Amino acid sequence: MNLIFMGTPEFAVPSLRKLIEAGHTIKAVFTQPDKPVGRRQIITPPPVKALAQQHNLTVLQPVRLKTPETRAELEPLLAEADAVTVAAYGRILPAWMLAAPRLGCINVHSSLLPKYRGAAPINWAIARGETETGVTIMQMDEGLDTGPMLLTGKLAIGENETAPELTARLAELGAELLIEALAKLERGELKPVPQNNDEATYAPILKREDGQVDWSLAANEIRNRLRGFTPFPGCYTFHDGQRLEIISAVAEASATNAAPGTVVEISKDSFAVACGHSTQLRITEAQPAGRRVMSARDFLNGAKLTVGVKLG
RNA sequence: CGCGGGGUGGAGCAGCCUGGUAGCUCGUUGGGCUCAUAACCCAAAGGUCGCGGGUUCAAAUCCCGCCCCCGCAA
Repeated sequence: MNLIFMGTPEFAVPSLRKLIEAGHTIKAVFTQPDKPVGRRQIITPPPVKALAQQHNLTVLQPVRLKTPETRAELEPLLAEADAVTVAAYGRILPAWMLAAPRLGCINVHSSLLPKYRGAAPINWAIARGETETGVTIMQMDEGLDTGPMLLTGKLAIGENETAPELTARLAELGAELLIEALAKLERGELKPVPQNNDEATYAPILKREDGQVDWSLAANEIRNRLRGFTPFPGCYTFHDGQRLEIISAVAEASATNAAPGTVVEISKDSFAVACGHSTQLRITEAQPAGRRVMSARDFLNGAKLTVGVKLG
């Protein structure tokens, strides 16, 4: 088929790769503009751009989509395509784009819709303690992840799985389902199923503040957030006025009734912090501000932490 | 030049302001105690104090330049 691909981060890469391998013609690849990354603010192209260039595909990085100029320039290109395939592009598409291709715009969304609509479905699924998630291939409409569903694939979330690990698995699954959906769509074998809006939940984009630990939560809830918020925004608290990033930890039951955030136990290789609901979080790896990631053992050697100190 | 913290035996830190014998908590090695131990006791090894220059009788410490690591912000 003649396709246009839109995508930006690592999650979108397998989809584009499999489309190419499947022999589809990619007329153009839309991706977000290169942006400054890291402390040095180095201008970095998105992962999708790198793959597209390796295959000598046309790369477009429009800054704005909703202007009349953009429409005049791009509408003919879109109309030539049988379908536009979208995977984590990071933009809301204007109505004229949705209507331009013969088969419309097909989105790879990394959740079991209508659950976790929005920008960070994988992170929130883990953070909320889900044991199962998946990918939904959907026909895009003007809402935010509200269009009718074409294909669904499920995946169990590992007990210790973190966001980058799950993202990689879902990206592969999504790519496979996308290829399957296109083939079936072309043959008219797919029946779009409308989403039940009453069951919809949202997964808003993650902010820095989402990473601040609320010690009144149960330890397993904090740990779920830690897994889901890796590597950004992470989970941090404060010790002695300094930010302390929690890198790895386990949840356990607690016998103490110390106030949430209180250090209740210190051992050779870890220390435990009181949480809500009679639980405690045992921290095994941490990173003080300005320092490298270190084991709790190393942290304890230098930090002189004592039982009874309050974090947060 | 976006803001800030830091580079000290193998690890994590203190010492720097108020220059003058290298400290703490661990790890390692040897010995001891013990039915036994990752526990406890004793002892030892191991450091160009990031790099270069300057000030000084004397620099980890004060001044100048450079390299590297990290947190925030974006």
